[in-house]
Amino acid sequence: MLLTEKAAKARSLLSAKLVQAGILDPAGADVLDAALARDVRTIEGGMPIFDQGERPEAIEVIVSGWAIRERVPLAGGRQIVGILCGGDVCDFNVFMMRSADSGCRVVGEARVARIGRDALNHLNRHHPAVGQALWWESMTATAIQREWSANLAMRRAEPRIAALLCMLLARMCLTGAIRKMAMPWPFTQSDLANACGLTPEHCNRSLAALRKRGLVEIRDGQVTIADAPSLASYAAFDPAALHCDPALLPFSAPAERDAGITPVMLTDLAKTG
Amino acid sequence: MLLTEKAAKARSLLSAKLVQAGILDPAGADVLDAALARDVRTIEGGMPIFDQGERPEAIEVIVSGWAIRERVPLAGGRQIVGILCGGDVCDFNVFMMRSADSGCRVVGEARVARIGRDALNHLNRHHPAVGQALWWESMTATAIQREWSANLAMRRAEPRIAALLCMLLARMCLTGAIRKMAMPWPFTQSDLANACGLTPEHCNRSLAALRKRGLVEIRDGQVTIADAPSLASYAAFDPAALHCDPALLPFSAPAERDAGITPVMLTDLAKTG
DNA sequence: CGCAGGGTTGAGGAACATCAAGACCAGTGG
DNA sequence: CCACTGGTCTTGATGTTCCTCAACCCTGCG
Repeated sequence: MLLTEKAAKARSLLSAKLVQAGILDPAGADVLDAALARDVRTIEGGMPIFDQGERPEAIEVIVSGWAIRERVPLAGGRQIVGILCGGDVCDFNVFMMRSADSGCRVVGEARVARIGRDALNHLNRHHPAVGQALWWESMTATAIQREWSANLAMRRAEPRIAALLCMLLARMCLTGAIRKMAMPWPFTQSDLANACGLTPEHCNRSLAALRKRGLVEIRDGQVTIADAPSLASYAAFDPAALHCDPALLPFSAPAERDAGITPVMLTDLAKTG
Repeated sequence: MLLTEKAAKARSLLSAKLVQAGILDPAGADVLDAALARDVRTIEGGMPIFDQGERPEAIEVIVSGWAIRERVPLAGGRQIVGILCGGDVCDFNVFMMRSADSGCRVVGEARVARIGRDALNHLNRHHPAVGQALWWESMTATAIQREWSANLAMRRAEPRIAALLCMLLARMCLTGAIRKMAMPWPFTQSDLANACGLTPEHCNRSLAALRKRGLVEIRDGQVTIADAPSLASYAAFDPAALHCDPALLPFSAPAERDAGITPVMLTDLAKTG
């Protein structure tokens, strides 16, 4: 029900997402999957997929598992600027032979497929639809990054964390990687805090508060969201950046449609008017 | 001195930037400029270039002036997620016939060039180098967006504002639009506050503090930066996201190179370790 | 057993938001 | 000319959010 028929075949998460979005037809998806299957390696947690400043010779795609995108600031430390899940493309800089402005690092464990530049050129020439689809994916990634920025700028700690989780849940739903309202969660609270621009302590307290509200439960390497519509409503989360049919996402409240009940908690949580 | 010879010709800011970056050769720049010159309109302050949700039929390029990129959150109001200056491309979604996840709105006054889809296709077919260059521009925009996110997540109010100004100054330098350390500044303090995720009042106080430090002065529609290296050092600003020769930017301190003086104020301003 | 890494909790202070009010200025209509 | 507006900038007082520092617990592991 969260996944339409045409994307239900056994496909890579990336091509499933692109088919789902109506960008790629099944034939193109098969071509992409063949290219993705050629060179897959397993990378353990903490290992970089590529480092900031590297000049990638291939495009890297997360087949399964998780990774973070991070920048190393001049002042030291690191800053997480994105989270990558199965079906995400790590970097599009290959196409320009450009060095990476940020690095990608596996969290937990991940399988990563690599498509070399030659294969990419071949793909672009003989299957332009696949190249187009990667364009689309690139622009979706940019839109998600803008959403990430907006989240940091306009929400306070609790709804900020909630919105980040909503976005991840939504992205996972689009690939069809999950069917119930639970995600694997290999990240530490420090990772989440860094991503949200919070201290680990405050992130911990905010998570406790979210748990007390009955919205989010993180335990045993899984985040479970009992009531996704409530969480989305609490965070005032808008999946528009994903450019997908809202019906594919688990955020539309059935009660809202059936009985005309208006969602609560939408206001008074914004950081600025 | 801030602009190399080959980019010094009378060109659009966009092509000047691309030539400067070594992505486009003069011949390609001429082709791009011809396309840009065909349909230029002047848009007054407050008017949208396109709205969130629109399905653009053309690519819009800022010829001169300023604009903001904004999202309308479900909770109401608006959230600025980017600032566009001369030489920036507003949206790449045309290529995919995709609706815009965020709107663009002119601030002050701007001249905006439009390249329709047909002209773009023609350009891509007959001058692939220009298409490549637009790819590059798209990826630079994404890198800048990641920097924007990192800025919001890791810096506190004062260095956050400082870093935002550094980034804008750097981008303007790359187009050759400015030669002294001053920028036109059509934005209100409320705009800046919104962009930085601050309240207008706190932004005002932080700006006063930056002025007291002798780093930034905003007056009469201009922001003047007396000592760009000091500002960059104070904000721990790293122009790496721009992928350009640091020598093109005004941030390298001469004193640092000549006398080996180490920059101060780099530490103790980070938000999180 | 000791140890390290993550999670949790508490106390105190700094950073930031909120509310309120006033100054200044351009425009505008009397 | 004036008063009157609306917008922006500015300043002050007060409260909340969040950071900082400092523990402590728990678990897995050598």
